[in-house]
Amino acid sequence: MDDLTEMLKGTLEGCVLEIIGGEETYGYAITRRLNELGFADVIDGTVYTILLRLERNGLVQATKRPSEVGPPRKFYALNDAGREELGRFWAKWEYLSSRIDTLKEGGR
Amino acid sequence: MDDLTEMLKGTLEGCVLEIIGGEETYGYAITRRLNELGFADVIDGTVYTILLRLERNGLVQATKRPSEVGPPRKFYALNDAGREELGRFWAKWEYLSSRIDTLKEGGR
DNA sequence: TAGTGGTACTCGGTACTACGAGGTAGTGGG
DNA sequence: CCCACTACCTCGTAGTACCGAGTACCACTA
Repeated sequence: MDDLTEMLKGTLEGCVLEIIGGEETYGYAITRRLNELGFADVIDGTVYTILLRLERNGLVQATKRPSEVGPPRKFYALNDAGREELGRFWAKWEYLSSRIDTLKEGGR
Repeated sequence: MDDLTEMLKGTLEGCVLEIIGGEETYGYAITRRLNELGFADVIDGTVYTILLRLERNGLVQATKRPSEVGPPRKFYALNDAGREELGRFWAKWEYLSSRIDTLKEGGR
């Protein structure tokens, strides 16, 4: 697939929120998950940037826990604000994708 | 609807291409069309920057024609490169939206 | 014991895009 | 004459994903 970079703007953060909402997890695993899901070119640096932003904006709670196979992991969980933001994200996505599909179908 | 600015990045240009592909038209009318279609907060300045970019990148051909109700209009039509780019845009959109929907459905 | 590969996070800088605010101009009505 | 509507352009800003480099911990092997 071509470069999706620009199209991912504004949606990738929501995807990360959704993944965290599914289960408490950490950056490295989130990157792997995204790659599996078809976001093949998303790299770890991007994910960590998003995670720090989410933390700074008070949408997640982070907890550092030791790992048996490497350095400690920083686990993230959604808080109430994060769940609200996730809801807003999906509402925006629904809205946008319906508009785009309308346009594609001939836009009446 | 909340602010869609970030989510529009990478898709708005494709929407403009699609509109031009439907019929030869001009900036002011494209802005109105987008607003009607639900992209309510898109302003003319944004559309003009996109149109100039499309022209610079050789995806459209522009023709200035006089108007009877105001200043001359700059009409845009897709060329071959523009039609190819439009095809790539829809392919990317299909890809992205299917991935996002997969994630939303529980992401297996 | 030194090296390699996989795991895990952070930071500084870059490129691209949409937006905001302002300016220029033509037409016609009160 | 002033104002509204039409129509286009421009400069600066903010936000986001990406890139590159750095740091560090662990396990395995030569």
